[in-house]
Amino acid sequence: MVTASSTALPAAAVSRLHRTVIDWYRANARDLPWRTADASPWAVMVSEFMLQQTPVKRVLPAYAAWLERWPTPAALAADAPGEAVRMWGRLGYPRRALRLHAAATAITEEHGGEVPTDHAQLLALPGVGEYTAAAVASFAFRQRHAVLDTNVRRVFARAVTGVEYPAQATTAAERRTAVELLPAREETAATWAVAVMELGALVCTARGPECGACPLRAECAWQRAGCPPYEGPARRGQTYEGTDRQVRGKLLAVLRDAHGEVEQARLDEVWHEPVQRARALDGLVADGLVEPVGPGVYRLPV
DNA sequence: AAGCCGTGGCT
DNA sequence: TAGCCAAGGCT
Repeated sequence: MVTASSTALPAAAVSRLHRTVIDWYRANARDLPWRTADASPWAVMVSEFMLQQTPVKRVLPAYAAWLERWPTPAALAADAPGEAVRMWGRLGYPRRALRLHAAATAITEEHGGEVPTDHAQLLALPGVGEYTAAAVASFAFRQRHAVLDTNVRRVFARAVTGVEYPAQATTAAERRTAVELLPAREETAATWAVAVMELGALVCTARGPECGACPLRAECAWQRAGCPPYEGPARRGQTYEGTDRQVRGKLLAVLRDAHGEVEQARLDEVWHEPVQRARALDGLVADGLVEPVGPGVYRLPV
């Protein structure tokens, strides 16, 4: 049985778990471009930024186009942040484009143009949080880190804790579990990290998990408990229609497509309600996504 | 620390 | 169909 307590879990059982998941991964992993041997650390970092809350399928073409245009951090840093926002297209959460540009600038100016290998230095980069720092260190540099994303958290919630979904925010107990289950060898730990994530993405999915195809079926605590449905507090649905986010999206779409300065009147067309429209535009300016050029004239940041 | 920040595919 | 959800980060 998979358990959260390291003392209760024999080392042999943990090793068997590692082997099971890694063997499954070797047989079932998707062929993704950021996983190939020639994917640079920068390429891995670009993929991780794009994959923050955006599905793989939509990232694939954007990733290829981005790296063709900016194959190195220095290449991106030499271009205007607005170009990064434009290239980001409709991936969503465009502040990520700005942060990726800022990270490229920091890498160029403070790390000699090379993505830092040190976890703490990665974490210090704009847009790099707990997950992304561990992911880049693990995937690009084959280091030993607990990589806790939504997929891994769900796999652990089920297989280890026996509940359908993890809590809303990552807990200390989850981090403990992740660290305890980490293989000792760096190389094995790096493969384990991507393998558990892939299991969560392909089999142990949020809805309609394919437990019949799961290599952990026999040892899964959730399975053993009879797959009890989620009982926690209702997870807040993300409403979108009519929100500032929607208005921001419409405004930015106009600016992206304009390739230059845009008159206020063209922005006014995207939303009928003037107060919300102004608030959204102010927010974009405050975030650095939009630059006021003169009275009633705007553009993407230069 | 709860809420904000885009967009579109999938069931 | 309309929610639900997606390799999070920041404040």
